[in-house]
Amino acid sequence: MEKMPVITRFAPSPTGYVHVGNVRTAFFNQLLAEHAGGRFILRSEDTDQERSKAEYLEALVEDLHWLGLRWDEGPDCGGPHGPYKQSERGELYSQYYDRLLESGDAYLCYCSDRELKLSRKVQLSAGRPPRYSGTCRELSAQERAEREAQGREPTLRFRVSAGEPVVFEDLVRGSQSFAREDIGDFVIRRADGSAAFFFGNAIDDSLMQVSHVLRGEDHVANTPRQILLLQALGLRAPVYGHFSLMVGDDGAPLSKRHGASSLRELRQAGYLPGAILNHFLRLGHKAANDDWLELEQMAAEFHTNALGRAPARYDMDQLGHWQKEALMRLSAHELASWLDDGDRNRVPNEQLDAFLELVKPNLMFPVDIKVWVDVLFGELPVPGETEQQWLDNAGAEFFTAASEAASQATSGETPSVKAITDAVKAATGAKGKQLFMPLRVALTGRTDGPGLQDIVSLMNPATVEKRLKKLAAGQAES
RNA sequence: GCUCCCUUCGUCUAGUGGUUAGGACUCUGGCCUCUCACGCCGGCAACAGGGGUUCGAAUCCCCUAGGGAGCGCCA
Repeated sequence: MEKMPVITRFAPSPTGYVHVGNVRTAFFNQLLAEHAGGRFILRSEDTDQERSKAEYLEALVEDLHWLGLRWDEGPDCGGPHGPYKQSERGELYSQYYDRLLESGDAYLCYCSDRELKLSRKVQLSAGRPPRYSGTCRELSAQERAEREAQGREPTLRFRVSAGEPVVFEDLVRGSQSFAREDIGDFVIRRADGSAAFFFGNAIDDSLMQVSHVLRGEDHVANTPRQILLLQALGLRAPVYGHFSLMVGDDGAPLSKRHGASSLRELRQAGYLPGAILNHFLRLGHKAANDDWLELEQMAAEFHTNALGRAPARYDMDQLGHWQKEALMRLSAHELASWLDDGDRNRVPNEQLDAFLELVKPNLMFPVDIKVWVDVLFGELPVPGETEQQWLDNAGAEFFTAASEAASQATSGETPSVKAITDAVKAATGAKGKQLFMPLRVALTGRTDGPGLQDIVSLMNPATVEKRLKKLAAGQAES
């Protein structure tokens, strides 16, 4: 057997913002291609005219690019097997419909939606698996004409005749076998003329020379249909692999109530691409270790036999861990992009890098940085109850000593925290936490944060003095 | 209802007949320290249950329970 190049694809329907489960599918397919030095294709399955929207495809391309995914062929960048939107591939499909119709592998089906639903219901309540009953399977020319006369719009249905089970080797689940009786005839062209999933998806994979289809296990049962279809047409079928789905933290299928379920939401919440990628690599895929990996390293160690068959829970705590890892790897320049224009202007240029390095360990998301800009370069936040307690307990005498010590620094010089604490200690006898905490609260309005001296060093000396003076004796307390 | 798949700490997972069942996240104790975070060192915590097979089973077989998927003119 000649060695085929590895070509993978991601084939979403642009009916909304791309879901995290699909993002993982896209990611795995890119890794598989990259691992083998192959190609990765993006194909838009927008045959559902009602729900598919061009803006969602644009959003998907943008979000996936933001994540760091790249494809060699796609609706946004073209390629040798286009078009890459199924809505534009109708003409390509028609010859295949004709062939199937001629060979008898497909037939026109005039059953209405209502009739089919009813049939399913009847079979289900009789304890039988719902299958197409075969009403239109052997229609004579006259019977067809009668139905046409009634104005019925036919679908094209693929015929699954009795015979040997359909077997295939699944990349992650091993050998699979499906009895033909369990498959049932399925629709390949809708009444409105558009391609049904089974058809467009399978045909395009073959026409685009896709070699490996990695998808969620919800597609396992579709695979024998697609193989049968491609066989009937004499087209080459790709190798299929089905990994387990992601589930929510409660083990139930992922839905909106599990928090951020679209990539866009994750992005808007401030999660970093590397965090998401590192997390996803380990969801349903065993990684060699728990270390941070760059995209190239992930591709190097990605293997289909490392994919799991048990559902993996999507756990935000774990994502949070990778977010911290990603954050610590951010350069000062990258971190600066977390500041909006207003905040950026409040931080003096020469202090910027030092400021970012200082607050970095206390951050998780972009919104977290704003409060530190306020503390160091803006207005003091209003103290909360516990903060006020520290101030009250310390008393005016404490701050009188503190502000005097601070003002003794020559104008424009950074006040020394040690000089201030020494003075306060001498005046009030306070020590340890009782000494530092009131000072911290007075200067930052908070009980947490980076080292006091580091904070003071970045602040305007006048601000330091002002904040202390405000609490000193003789200053009217509201 | 029928078919298929799955089940190791709370979570992600290592493990393919002989391990003190390992790592990571969470939680937690300590160190560092003015505080929080970071960092470092520890701790709690699992083979779903029951039967076999075997000298020996998380690993192999069967049953039960629980979970997931499919059975669309949705993809």
